[in-house]
Amino acid sequence: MDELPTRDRLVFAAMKLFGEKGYLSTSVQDILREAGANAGSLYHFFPTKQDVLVAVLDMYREGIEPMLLAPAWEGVDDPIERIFALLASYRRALEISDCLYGCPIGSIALELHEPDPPVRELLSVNFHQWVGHVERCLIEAGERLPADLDRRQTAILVLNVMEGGVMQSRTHRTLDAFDASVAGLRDYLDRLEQAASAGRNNAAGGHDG
Amino acid sequence: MDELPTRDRLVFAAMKLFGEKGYLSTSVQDILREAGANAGSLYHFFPTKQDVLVAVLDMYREGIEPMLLAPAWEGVDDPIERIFALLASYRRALEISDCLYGCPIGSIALELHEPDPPVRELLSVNFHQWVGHVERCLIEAGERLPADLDRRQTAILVLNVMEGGVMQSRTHRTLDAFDASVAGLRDYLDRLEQAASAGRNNAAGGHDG
DNA sequence: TCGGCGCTTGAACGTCCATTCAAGCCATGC
DNA sequence: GCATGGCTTGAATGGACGTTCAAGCGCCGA
Repeated sequence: MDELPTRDRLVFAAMKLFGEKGYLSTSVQDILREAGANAGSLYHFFPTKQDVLVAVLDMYREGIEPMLLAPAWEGVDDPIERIFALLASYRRALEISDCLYGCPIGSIALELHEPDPPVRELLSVNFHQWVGHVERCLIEAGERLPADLDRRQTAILVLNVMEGGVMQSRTHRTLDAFDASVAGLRDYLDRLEQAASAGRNNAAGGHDG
Repeated sequence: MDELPTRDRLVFAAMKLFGEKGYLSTSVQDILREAGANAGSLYHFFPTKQDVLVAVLDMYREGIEPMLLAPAWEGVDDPIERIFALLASYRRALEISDCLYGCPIGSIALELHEPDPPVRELLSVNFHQWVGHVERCLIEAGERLPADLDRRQTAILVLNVMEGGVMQSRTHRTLDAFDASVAGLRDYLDRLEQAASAGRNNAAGGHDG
């Protein structure tokens, strides 16, 4: 029963608590209790509480691929379905936590109104990465989507759907809003696929304006 | 120069500060300083700080029509353009505050992970109202949109676009994400209008499946 | 003129918070 | 066997926080 090193226990404890209660509502004592450590240990590794947050955000950044995308995309090859599989993994988190646990990055982003530069930058990087992965799915969908579709713009919209769905579901304590958000996105992507398909047929028929 | 009554000054001060720095980061002292009042006065009107928040959320609930929608919709009659006019008013708030001030309801909703029932309910009501107004626009758009379109679902998506756009823009400190979100929504609604128009033409031509 | 009352004053209170620190532990290298 | 240095211990510190309260002010009806 080899315990993790103290530093890691602290970061994991903080990650859990920041996600559950938010950054401001989590005290250093909370982290220490959860990690089974003492104040001196924490301050041996981290100058301030904010540096713990930075370490947590760093871990999210590194973990997005192996911890979030890989499990969500297991057995899902279709690039468009991967987007909905990703959204489904957030739905699951909401479901098993009674609509309490959503996206920790989003919570922290809205909780800290004027975050210090290192924190803001890491939040920004995390969003960029997430959007980048969704954008790649949309690019991989190739000509199934309209050729002139701005795929980064659409990826940003997907992040909105997730974050907005989480926000509303947590507030209403029902999954309805999340499901409605995803259904709205599904309708949009369906229509994009139809338009692309129609566009290809027209092109094949030599029709132009 | 008749000052407002103390209770109102307190609520307005709290509204301003909660919007700027969030609920948890705003101290009672901050509110007192901003309102020019003393602790005893605040606690004469409100049992706790949380009751000030309740009063603020109540004021938002009452103010959504006269303070938010009316100015945003001045001179805009088209129901679909009203949706974009509403989004534009949030964009303006982001713009003049250097991407700091977004939607206070959304911030508080994510900041308080387990809000006490009265607070959660008021957040919920505020969201419902907002979605309801957008839904009414979509209903007023009538047959310009597909007959089978779920207009509440679409209204929820519009709220996502706003909240998600605000969240990303505040994090990146650029309006790009907000603009991309709105552009994505515009593309979706354009396609819905096209589909409805095509549907009407088919129906007029007596075409069926 | 006076009493009552809504409201104000601002110091004081206890709690909790992030952070510090002197002391100690223990594995390692000598 | 001993010194070194990374890590731990947990009590202490000072400040900020939400909240309380005894005292006072000033308006108004009697």
